[in-house]
Amino acid sequence: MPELPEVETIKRGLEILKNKKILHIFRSQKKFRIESSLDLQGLVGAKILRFERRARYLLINFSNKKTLILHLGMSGKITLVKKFQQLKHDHFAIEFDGGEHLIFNDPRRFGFLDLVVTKNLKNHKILVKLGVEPLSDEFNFSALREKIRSKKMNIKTAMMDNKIVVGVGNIYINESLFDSGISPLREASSLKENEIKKLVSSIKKILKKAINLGGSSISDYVTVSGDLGSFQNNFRVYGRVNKKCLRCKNLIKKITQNGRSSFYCSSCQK
DNA sequence: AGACGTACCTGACCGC
DNA sequence: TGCGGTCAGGTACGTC
Repeated sequence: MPELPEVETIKRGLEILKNKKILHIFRSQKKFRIESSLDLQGLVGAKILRFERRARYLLINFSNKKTLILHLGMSGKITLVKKFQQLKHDHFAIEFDGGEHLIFNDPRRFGFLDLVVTKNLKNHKILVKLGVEPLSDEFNFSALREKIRSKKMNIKTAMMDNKIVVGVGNIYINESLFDSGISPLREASSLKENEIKKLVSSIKKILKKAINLGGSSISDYVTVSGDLGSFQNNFRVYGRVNKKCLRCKNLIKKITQNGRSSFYCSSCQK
């Protein structure tokens, strides 16, 4: 799935739909992993006012005072096409005046879909639990130090916890830990001041670079126009098991932590 | 409360 | 060609 840079790229690509009116909505029979009963058809006739992103949730704000909350799960894709021909795993399509169609395709259906009254958005039970945005000023040295002060879990798992910081998924935490020279095996609470500072700046640096490159395309992910992102060409550890470390030539290791693959250099990352 | 494991689902890939 | 096993960008929920 898309991590933060991919969702941000999608959000930016959708801006051309701003102020467009919904003419028609197609919805498949299949349910997403989590889905409340929602009346998508009620959106017909409404205009898109703006797009927002919170963590990896895309928020589409409509003129009828409703907001659609979308999560792409592991394999979700949003594309814009002129003509809609339903393909396998297309779960809904929105037709706008002017002829654009927004298509949501998600083979694994780990995605999430909900439609809420905009003024209640802030209290949504999922959004209300989320931690700070990694690219905001609230994600900083003192905030992170406080969050991990008593964490016994490893630093990698801790940084993927949405209550600590949102949007940092498996690719970008692997890359950020490599960049900061910190082993994914370290107990979170053991990080020194300078290490916490370095980790915060590495995460921000890498996420920004990935956004600039349109995200990372491994297999599923494409931008709304169907293009590939290119940050995958900048991976320094992710997916590079048994290849030479780009810093010291040792071999990159792969281990499993909390059920997810971790890649690291045991010589550069202490 | 915190730390785990597990479930949700399809498809790609690998070894036999 | 086919089959079974493993893995994949995430997150909610159950259990200890």
